[in-house]
Amino acid sequence: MPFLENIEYDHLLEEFKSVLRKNSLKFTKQRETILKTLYNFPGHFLPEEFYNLIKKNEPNSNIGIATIYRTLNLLEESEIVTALSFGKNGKKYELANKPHHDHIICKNCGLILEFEDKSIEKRQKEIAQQNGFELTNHIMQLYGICPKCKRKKIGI
Amino acid sequence: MPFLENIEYDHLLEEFKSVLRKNSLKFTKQRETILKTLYNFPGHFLPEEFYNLIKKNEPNSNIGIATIYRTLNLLEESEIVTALSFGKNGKKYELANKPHHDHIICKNCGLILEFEDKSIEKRQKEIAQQNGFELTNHIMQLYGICPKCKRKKIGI
DNA sequence: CTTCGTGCAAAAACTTTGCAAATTG
DNA sequence: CAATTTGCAAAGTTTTTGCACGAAG
Repeated sequence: MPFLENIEYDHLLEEFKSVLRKNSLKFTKQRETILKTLYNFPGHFLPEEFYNLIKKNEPNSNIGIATIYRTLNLLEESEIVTALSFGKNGKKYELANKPHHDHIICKNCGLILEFEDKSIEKRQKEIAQQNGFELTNHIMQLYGICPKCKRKKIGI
Repeated sequence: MPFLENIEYDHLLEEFKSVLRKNSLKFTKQRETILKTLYNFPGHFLPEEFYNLIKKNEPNSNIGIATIYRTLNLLEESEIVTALSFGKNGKKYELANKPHHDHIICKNCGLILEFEDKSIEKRQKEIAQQNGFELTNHIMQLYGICPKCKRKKIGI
């Protein structure tokens, strides 16, 4: 559904531009490229993975790795992007504007899948209430071995 | 309750020694010190924080930072320790041997309650299976405001 | 006594910073 | 134009590795 996607992207872009304006920062080709890449490639990426994605998909952009780091930090501070890291790997980034979801992480290769489960969320709310807490948010990560690594029979 | 604590620690120690024996590794003063520190200081620590904790609490140990890294990696592979990291920080380590529990954390005062919920755990297992994962463990933290802080009407 | 572990220092990997030139508002 | 950003390379950080000596089984 390209129509909806464009609306979403435009919205994201506006949000980013608004952050930039508020802080007297400039909207550059590089920053746009990074935002577009975040949008076009849903998933969790290391800074270096973004760098390679961009070099491959926008060969003319000649973007530097330092700009990737600087822009991801900016986006993280602006809460447009979320950073997370598990196990052996470094910090990975993903767009933060998605509807809420949790993660399943492969302890062997670092693969991250997303899921959402209403019944768990309902139960969480109940548990919080039983303890007198007002629930604001949560973190849930399931760790295991992904199908690929199970097949490869690689120990941890 | 020192009696119970000692039983727990002895159990942990046995588990560690057993892993070492299985892999023809040696039980050293440094490895013991690190395990003891993990046990005595519950929480989540960066390698460097362990290094400083140990230097402070066992000034005679003269342990090297490389040994901290090597031992934490070993303990992680042996599943005696769990590594996780969020946000700005690097990888943090905590003991993994407790009976399983999750946390409710007050965002205002830091109070931590523990809980366990079979129905959520069952659902997690199902979700992992649906994604082809073999589930080994999980992390779940609920964040909110505790009763005391709600009464005090303190903002976050 | 043989094998493994340690500290140290060097190397590798990862991230940030300084700077002159280029771009943006 | 004035101010910010960029790529590059250099400088910081963090983590791992090689090695000779010491310790454990």
